[in-house]
Amino acid sequence: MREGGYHGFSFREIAADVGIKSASVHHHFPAKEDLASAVVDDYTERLIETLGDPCDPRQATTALLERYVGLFRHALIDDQRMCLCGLLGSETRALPDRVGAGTRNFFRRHIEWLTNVFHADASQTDRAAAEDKAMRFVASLEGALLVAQSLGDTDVFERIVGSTLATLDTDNPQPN
Amino acid sequence: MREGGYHGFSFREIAADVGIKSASVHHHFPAKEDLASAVVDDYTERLIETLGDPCDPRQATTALLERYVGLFRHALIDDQRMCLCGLLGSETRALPDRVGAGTRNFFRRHIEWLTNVFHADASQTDRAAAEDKAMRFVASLEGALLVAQSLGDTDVFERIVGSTLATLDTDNPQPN
DNA sequence: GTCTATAATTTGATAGAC
DNA sequence: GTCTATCAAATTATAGAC
Repeated sequence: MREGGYHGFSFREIAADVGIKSASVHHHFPAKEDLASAVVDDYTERLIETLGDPCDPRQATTALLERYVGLFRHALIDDQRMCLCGLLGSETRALPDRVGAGTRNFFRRHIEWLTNVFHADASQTDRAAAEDKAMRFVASLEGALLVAQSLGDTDVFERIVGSTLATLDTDNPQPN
Repeated sequence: MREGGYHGFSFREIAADVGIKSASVHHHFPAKEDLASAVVDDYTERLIETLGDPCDPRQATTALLERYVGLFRHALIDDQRMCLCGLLGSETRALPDRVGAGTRNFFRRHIEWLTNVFHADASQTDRAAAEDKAMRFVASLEGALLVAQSLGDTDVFERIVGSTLATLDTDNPQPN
């Protein structure tokens, strides 16, 4: 799903990877929408859990943002794949309802997490402005991943991320 | 292709839209890769042609960038679809060779155009820095499109674009 | 929970008439 | 350039045995 999107994988493919038959996959996920929806929800929960508390006072803003960038860097370098919801998000109009809803939830959660990070920063008291930054940041990272993957050049990702981080103008409080 | 990606459309679907049979489509494009590759190349040429000369001294930097933003706004608002190469770029690893190459060419051309715009701006003499901005800008727009489409909220696109433009710090020379 | 078997449909693609 | 007809393979999905 992270390579070819919703229409780019099949029950037989998954079954072969797991080492069972496609009918057995259908036992766990009756329809394709069920499977994709479960994968998206699991993906979202895993990532949000990895990110941790966005308001942790022991973490500097830059450290939290670096952790966030690390998610995308990992997708590009280690997985050599797109962000699942980045790909599905671009396919929104061709997605079954629950899969589209799961993807929407992914972005809501990420924007919420980033908004909290920016809002907690000493330099940012306006929550709407923090949300603007959050939207811009997640969009930049999804875009950076997409463009770097298309160009087959991980350095493109680093250049975009570096350039973006330089625009954020956050405070850098030392951890306690 | 702009809704479901490379695996999200069929010869029969296209044939029905055009009002002919799928065998007739195969007469023009023997294989699916041929068709998709031709569409991507045509899409790229059209957009670059619409953008015009990035070094036109009669155009202010902000006017050129607004024209560029207009491409993506049109995709989101009027077409209600993703950028073709934004979607395909995220599917890179599942694409036939020539389609992947066409998508790569799309981003090379766009970065080149934007680099020229930023480099021509009075405030920017370093070409590498202009290229950094160019990569960041195209990534932000692809990401903004993707996230706004997924959230089903065009205002998200405008907020991200506004926030991004505010970080570019270009000169605003008056047209002659 | 996994299997075999299979249904019903769709897919990319070709042959050959007009 | 379009058509009918067709192929071989793949697709999602189900029924029922073990």
